[in-house]
Amino acid sequence: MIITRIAPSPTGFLHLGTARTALFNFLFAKKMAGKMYLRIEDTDRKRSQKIYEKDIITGLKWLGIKWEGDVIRQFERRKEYRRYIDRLMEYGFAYKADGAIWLNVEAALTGKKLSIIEFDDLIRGKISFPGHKIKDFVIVASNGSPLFLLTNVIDDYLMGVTHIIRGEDHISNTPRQILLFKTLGMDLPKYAHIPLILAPDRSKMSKRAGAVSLLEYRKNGILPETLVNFLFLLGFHPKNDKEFLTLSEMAQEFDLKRVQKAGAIFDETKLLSINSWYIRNLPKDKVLDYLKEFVKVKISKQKFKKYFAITRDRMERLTDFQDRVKFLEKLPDYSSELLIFKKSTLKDTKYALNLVYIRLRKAQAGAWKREDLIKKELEQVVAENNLSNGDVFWSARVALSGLSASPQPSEIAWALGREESLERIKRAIGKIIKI
RNA sequence: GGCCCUAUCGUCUAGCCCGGUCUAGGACAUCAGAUUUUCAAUCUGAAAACACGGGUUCGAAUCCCGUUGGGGCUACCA
Repeated sequence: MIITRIAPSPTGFLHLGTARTALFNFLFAKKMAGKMYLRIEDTDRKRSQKIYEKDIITGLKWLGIKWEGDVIRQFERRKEYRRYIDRLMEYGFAYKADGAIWLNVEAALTGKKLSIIEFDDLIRGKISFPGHKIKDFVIVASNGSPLFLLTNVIDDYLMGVTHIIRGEDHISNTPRQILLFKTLGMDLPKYAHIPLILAPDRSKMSKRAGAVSLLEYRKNGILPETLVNFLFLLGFHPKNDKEFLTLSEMAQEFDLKRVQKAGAIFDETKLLSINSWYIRNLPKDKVLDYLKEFVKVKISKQKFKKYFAITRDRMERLTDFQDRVKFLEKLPDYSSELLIFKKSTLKDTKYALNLVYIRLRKAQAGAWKREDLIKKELEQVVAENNLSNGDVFWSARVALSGLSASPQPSEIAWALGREESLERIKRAIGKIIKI
């Protein structure tokens, strides 16, 4: 049975790197019909905080990354570590100095043929370190806390972890951990070190000042489907060039051998393009559900749906909705000149607007229920009066929206309804006769 | 500095392991055009890369060595 784990320390918010490591562990376990555990590495009592732990758990859940069983916390397991520490001391593999407990590397190395410590990384192949470069290191701090290098190894053993998939920044920890495994007489897990996510300046993303919680992306109108898909593509490439995948499809495609070796720069533009794709292509009800959180103004359910229908193609983030929809709730001020299409004239515009008004006022109630029927009405105005599309559609659009860029006039009219639409056109006519 | 990892378009990457089919493919971004109303969406097209130098070979993006660049670690953090 394949067992993986994700082992974040609650000393900061969940960031992209941890999220991607979690994703890869999750996908690998899923693909291999194995399990993934979540282990909170909170041995550093000073820096560990509950709010970070909560942030990490909420973030992973939001992404749809699921782990086996309960959350495991290292602080609750501190008695386990004691046994192994005692054993190391007893056999002379560890010693006390300056109040801390150190691993005696020379003693640990003896008889283990470790002049070169080598392991076969599932992503990078053979990696080797000269054994003599390893210096004694602290395994228990002077305040009594067992440290990462040690607890990480003990827990991976105790939990039966078979595959350690973690960030590249841990490569240099690996020889010391292998030494620990061997000294404690434990079997070695397999390692796979994934590349780091880099900021646009090529530095380690999580290191960057102001690295915020992954949940900030949720707050900023990014869908979880987007983020997971984006993270997946950062350092991995499915065989068939497929760009948009569900979690199950990702697991299906996942293969450690295809994971990239070099660091990847985080590109927000790509994130946004994926996001707008998901806004447009996910089932409507699902997007509507996500969108609910972002609607601050009080509008009826019916209006909400209509507004969504005509702005959906124009959103990059869910947070765009409010702005895109403002003009529907309240007609913005606009200059009368805006009503005149660049290839049209004052006279034609006046004429067109009047005709549009008359036509729409006479339109049957049924026509207002369908956007395409309203569009037909407008097209009739063009056809029957020797006007251009620009004369009619531009002026109607501006009359209805007050904007130079907006959805189509028929869409706006449909979303606005008969009363408000006619009112707005009437107002436009009032404006234009004053020119 | 030491140790380790790494190197294809601006960015994410395919191809590399098993050299020829690569005049190097896709996506995002950019630019142009179409959709004869704006914006978006959509469609079409363009520009854009094998870091460099040596080998090996009939032949190298693909194998080897070196150089250079980038990154990580170098804590009684994880």
